[in-house]
Amino acid sequence: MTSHRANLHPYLNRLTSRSILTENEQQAILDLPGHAEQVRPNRDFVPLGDITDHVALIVAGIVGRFDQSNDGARQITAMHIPGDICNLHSVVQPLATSALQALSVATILRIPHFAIRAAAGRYPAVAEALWRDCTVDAAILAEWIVNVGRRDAKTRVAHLLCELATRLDAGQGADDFTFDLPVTQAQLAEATALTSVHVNRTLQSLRADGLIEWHQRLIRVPRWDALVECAEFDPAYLQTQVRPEQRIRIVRAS
Amino acid sequence: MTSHRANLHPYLNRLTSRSILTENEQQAILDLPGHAEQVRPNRDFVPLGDITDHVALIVAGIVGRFDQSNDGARQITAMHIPGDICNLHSVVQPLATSALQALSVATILRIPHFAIRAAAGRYPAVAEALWRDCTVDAAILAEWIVNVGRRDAKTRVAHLLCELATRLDAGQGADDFTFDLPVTQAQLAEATALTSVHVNRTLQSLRADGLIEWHQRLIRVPRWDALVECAEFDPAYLQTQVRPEQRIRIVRAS
DNA sequence: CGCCCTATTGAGCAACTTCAAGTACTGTGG
DNA sequence: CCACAGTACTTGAAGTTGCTCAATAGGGCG
Repeated sequence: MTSHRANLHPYLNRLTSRSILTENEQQAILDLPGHAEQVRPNRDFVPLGDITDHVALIVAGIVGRFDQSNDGARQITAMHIPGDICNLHSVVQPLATSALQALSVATILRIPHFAIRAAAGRYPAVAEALWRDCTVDAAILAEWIVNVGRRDAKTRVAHLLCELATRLDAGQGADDFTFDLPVTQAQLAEATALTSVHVNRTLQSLRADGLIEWHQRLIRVPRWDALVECAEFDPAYLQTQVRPEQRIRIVRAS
Repeated sequence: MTSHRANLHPYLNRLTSRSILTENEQQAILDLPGHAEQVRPNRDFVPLGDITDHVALIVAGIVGRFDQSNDGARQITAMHIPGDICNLHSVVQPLATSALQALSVATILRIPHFAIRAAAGRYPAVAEALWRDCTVDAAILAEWIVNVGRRDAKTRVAHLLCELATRLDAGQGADDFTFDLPVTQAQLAEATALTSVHVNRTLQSLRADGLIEWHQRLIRVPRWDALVECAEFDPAYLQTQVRPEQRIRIVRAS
């Protein structure tokens, strides 16, 4: 386990975008040890029911959180992108109630629980920042319930694309942009609770409306505003725009 | 704001069923101040977009967490029962991304954030226990995505009933039991992403199979095992059976 | 008694699924 | 460079679940 500052930096940025951390606390994050690993798609790298002793920080690729109903139908309940820790909750609740699987070849950094717990134990503000990060994941889960439960296929797929584009900061404010989404239509179907056949027709419909272009795994969004409108997308739940003066710190800086 | 030990005790029990807290830390929970209040159904007592300064501990009744898609279709993304704090996440993330509404007349105890933050700041293990409580809510959200996305109407409604019965500890292990669920069919529809018409027909089908009886708001489950099977219900995600030796404490007891 | 809310029933309809086949990519070995 | 295999994508036709619209019945309460 060597230093992984470069890989940890995106995660630190995510934390400090919503939480207030002192220099020492930030160092504690950057000093976390880890073990980088390539994971293949279609193989659980965290199986259901496992009691894990580490978390997975995504360095590259996209990771899905998989649940399933008894008849074998799979549902992706979360999609994680580079810079996410996809099972942060396992630090306080190690029993995996979902499996984790890469959607394409991915690189993860496995960080042992003991290291995170040591940092959180030493710096309560680090624990607080991690807790806050978990609440953002929960807000996304709630939005997915709405997506799967209430929106029709076209709106639903568009909404997922908007969410991912926003989280990836793909457009950076531009109206017309292209981003890479290494995900198959079948996986999109598992995330939206549709069939891959219907996802295919839905994407065709979005293309026919000039809302997206889809070649290989590159998605072009010619008019972001139009896609947002079609998707009924309101990014508030993603909490990406927490202004500095709105940030909270429970713990006194010592 | 007077003492609310009696109302706080159920919540303390919930925390200590999964977390290890010292005598002082437990006292800190029981000493939390609060303001009891009756809330009417069909009125948000926490509106969407609000920046809240308190949490709501449910003393009696059932509370729904409401989200909605732009066309006005409402979705209940969580149902909270007595002993739950229904917006605990607001302690670290005060912007409400969902509204809260009682499903029937309910009694809540409003606990100010400053008091919870003080307890969490003083006792890191309290913060840890609260964080852990949030992860259980998140696991339930993920299961709801599966429920709404992948299960047919009958299984879906049965699953929700199983989850609520389990969380209420309604049967206490018995095979045949009755419990009170003060919820209308229309609200059940908002939680399962069905229409109230279809929920009605689904309940009839469950009744025809002898899986439930439903009179007023009392539900009788004559054969728990049979309902569980119909619902494809596996309670693991609820984390209700965390054995003492499995409980984790990050923070050293001081 | 009358009102309002909740539950129930029926008939027609639509969105999405299922099943089945066919086409286009991508990478690999010869 | 081509042949081949495997995966991903696309298309069509028929089937089903759950929705929409609309009306009726029941129960609690002032």
